[in-house]
Amino acid sequence: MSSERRKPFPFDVFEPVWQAEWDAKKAFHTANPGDADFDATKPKFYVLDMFPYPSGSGLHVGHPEGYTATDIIGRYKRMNGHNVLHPMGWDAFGLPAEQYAIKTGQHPRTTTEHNVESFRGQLKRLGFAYDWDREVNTTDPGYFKWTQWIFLKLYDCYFDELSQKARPISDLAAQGLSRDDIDARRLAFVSEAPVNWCPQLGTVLANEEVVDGKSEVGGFPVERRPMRQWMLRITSYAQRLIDELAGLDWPDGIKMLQRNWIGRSEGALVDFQIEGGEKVTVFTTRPDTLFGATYMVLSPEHPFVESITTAPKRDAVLAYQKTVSSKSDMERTELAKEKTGIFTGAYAINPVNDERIPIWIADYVLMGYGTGAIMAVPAHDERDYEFAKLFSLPITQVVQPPDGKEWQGFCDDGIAVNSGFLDGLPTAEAKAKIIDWLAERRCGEQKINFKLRDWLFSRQRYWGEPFPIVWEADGHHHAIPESELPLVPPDLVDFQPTGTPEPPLSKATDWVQYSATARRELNTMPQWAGSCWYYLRYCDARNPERFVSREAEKYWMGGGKPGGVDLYVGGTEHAVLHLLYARFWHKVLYDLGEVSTPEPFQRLVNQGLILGEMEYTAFREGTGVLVSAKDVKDVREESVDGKVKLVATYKLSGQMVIGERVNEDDVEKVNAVFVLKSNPEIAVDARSFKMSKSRGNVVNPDTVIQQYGADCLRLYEMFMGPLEQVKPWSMNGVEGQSRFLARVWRLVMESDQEGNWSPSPQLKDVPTDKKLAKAINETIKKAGEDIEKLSFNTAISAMMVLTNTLTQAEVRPASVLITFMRILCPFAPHIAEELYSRLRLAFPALATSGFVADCAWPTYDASALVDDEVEIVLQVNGKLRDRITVPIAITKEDLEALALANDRVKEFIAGVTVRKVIVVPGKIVNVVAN
RNA sequence: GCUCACGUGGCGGAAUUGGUAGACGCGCUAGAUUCAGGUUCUAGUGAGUAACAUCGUGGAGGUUCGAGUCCUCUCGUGAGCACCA
Repeated sequence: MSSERRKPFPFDVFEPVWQAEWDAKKAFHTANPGDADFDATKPKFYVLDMFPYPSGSGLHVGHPEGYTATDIIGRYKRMNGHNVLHPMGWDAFGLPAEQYAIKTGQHPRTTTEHNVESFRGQLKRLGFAYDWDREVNTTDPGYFKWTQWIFLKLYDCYFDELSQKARPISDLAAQGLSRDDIDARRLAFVSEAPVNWCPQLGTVLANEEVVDGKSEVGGFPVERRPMRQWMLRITSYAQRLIDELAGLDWPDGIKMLQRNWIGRSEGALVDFQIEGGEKVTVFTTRPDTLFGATYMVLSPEHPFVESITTAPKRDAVLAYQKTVSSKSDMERTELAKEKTGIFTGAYAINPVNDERIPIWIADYVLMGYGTGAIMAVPAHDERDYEFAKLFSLPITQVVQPPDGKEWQGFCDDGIAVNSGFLDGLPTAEAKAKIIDWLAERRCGEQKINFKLRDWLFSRQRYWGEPFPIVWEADGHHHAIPESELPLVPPDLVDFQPTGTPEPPLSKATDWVQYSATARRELNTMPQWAGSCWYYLRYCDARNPERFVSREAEKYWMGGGKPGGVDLYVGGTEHAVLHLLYARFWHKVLYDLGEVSTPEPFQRLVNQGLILGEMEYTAFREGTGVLVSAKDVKDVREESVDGKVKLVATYKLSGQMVIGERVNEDDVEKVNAVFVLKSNPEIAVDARSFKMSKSRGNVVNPDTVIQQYGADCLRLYEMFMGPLEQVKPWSMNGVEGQSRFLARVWRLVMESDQEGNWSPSPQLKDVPTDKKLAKAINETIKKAGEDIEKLSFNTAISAMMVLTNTLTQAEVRPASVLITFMRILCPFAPHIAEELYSRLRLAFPALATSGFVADCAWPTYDASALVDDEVEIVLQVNGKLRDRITVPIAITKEDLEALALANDRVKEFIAGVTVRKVIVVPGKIVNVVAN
């Protein structure tokens, strides 16, 4: 008992009380159109968090960052008379649960349920104003029924190029297409193409899930192999996914990432006749350099390679193909520096000048992009240049750099030269002209190419949504009837991957057999499936009839104008994957008339990563003991730049004695940024790292809540700095917020000798004086404006200023404190509720009954903000010389006269001539004199 | 290599249209209170000086009465992409 530190205010008592109170009264229940308590006169506001994957390790401090931000906005909008939708749920299918299950033998459903339970508890302890009645869980059959239903929508439509829209597949049947042709047009289709197979994970992966030839999860090698897989035709939407980014209020960086990922490039297809053979089509973005094409390169996997290779070259070509195919994607990119390749012995004819150009194969040409073949223009492409130099191939300059510069290797745009009928044309015109020329002769056409590949949508996993598809003995697939949804995965005891591409569901022999003739699809959907549409389900989370009712969707997603979720907050890690997939699904649903807006998320904000506490490392050259040994822990020898040096981790007990910045030339560059004031020989490097278990710098939100309270954690995370910025954790900073809240508490309450709290005698029901009126009105204004700007750190700072002013006031008008609680409520809801209720007890006439969270956001009185007097800065030649206080209504002339009569100003204009006086009313007077 | 973003005290960060640089918090210093303090309160805290002067927003130029803010160049840091023809 005695060892436990006394709490500066009893958050540990009142926080759970209010949380229970909100729960019991369903304080943040949100009504839908059609509900009895729905108020149609209010505007809607849909504020969304990226729902978490309920991992076994629980919430980390990054979660409450975004969640607190949306909670503040949501509560603020609520107080401002909006119908606010602010829900939470669980993205609970996925690899980690399954892998944990394999390790422990527990069913993934059990561990998932357990983890969800603990996540929900943690979030409730943070006091977020969620409508828990709308909680969703992607692994709930009532939820994934509709994930499967949406899949069937994708299965049952095709992309109509003419209207650039998805249309029902029945259109095609009406046109008399064959069954195979129809299957080949579906947005969800089966493909036999090479896919990313990860043997360790025992599953295939989407392109987006492979980073540098390794799996994004786990970092295992990934190989390409042809397999029969389900694909989603996201490429059809490539253009719309780019175009419709324009209207979104998203960070530029994320838009750019998506644009790059989709990778649109304009160019042309050009046919080259192979001598004594067929035509090879290449894609180029620079058709204007066709005259400079001196050789051609095919990807080693190109289907023509076999037929065109001449007999003498056959062995060498086969050997090269073999080396390339044995390389993993990773090796292929890692060894990107040196070019390799081999001549096939074949020649192609350049259509523009009938020149014979040799055909090579090289692994710098990728089968997956364009046509898998290029025309090489070494004079104007860096890669082709390198290759041509290496193999002594001819280089012909066909573009003259602008501004008369010399051609040196390669160049971008310029004027065409050595190019026959293109000579003299600037690049853009040359491109247009050559495309026309090629089109006339039917050996080329304009072409827009995308990097984006179709989305590989099946996984060989147990813990995911089964496909609502069956296969007939004749090899055809078809959908199961909607009435059979949800299709629940069979209960397996052994859900280990089979180690082969055969999915684990194959082990459920009874389940697999759908009918006498048909077997079920054994693959499952990837984790992304559930997160592609969860924001829609929140609008109408318990609807058994539809994935979301039309009215609810129309209301919350705001059919018409821009529409969509009003604010979506989450980390950058989903910049391409989730955000691209969700946009794609949404557009399909929009085309099919199932939703009312073309885009799901109107405004997106990325919260910045929270790094671990700053770490200080102190060291010095040579041997010897560090002087401030008591401050330095963990001294060890380490090799820095090949030399052994003394390195020490510097962990002061809450103190940090760091001196001035030193000249970088004077210290070792590796670590030294600072020197100790007490001992200039010791350099100290301060930096923070990503939180990780191995580094031991992970901060657990539960610990913070226990020690300082949920309000304090919320406030601290918002005060750290701008929401979108990367910032280091600081336990001292948390203390600071705790002190602030304790000061707020003591504005209202005071304690006696025994530590009992009672209302402060300084609180009085008195009229507000001018000074305090100004202070409270300024806070209302600034906090409100800052919340709108998501500038929470400055809003909190405004409340601190108010607190400091109130602390100094001898008498604190109760009405001011009551207003203050309404401002504080979105940020620190528990203490605001507690103090509001205590204020109401002491001053029943001044406060309304009910939650402070249900109060209206206070309005400020603009007249209280203006002073009678204003401080004016006096400058001479732009330098501050004095400040004077003048009546607000002073004329420009009088102000100028006052300035020139000022002693300090006179001092500085003595002996020189006044040239000009600049008067900015209410701000400054600048006297220009020389 | 390419693209984007960012450089402000000992630290995290504030600064409407160009108009008092450093709000607020941490840390630090001194004093008071307390049996005690990881308590609270008061004052101070960019450098520099006895005090002024002066110098200060990565660096160098420029525009302006006036620049953290606008322009040019340059250096550094972080993130993303990386044979995409």
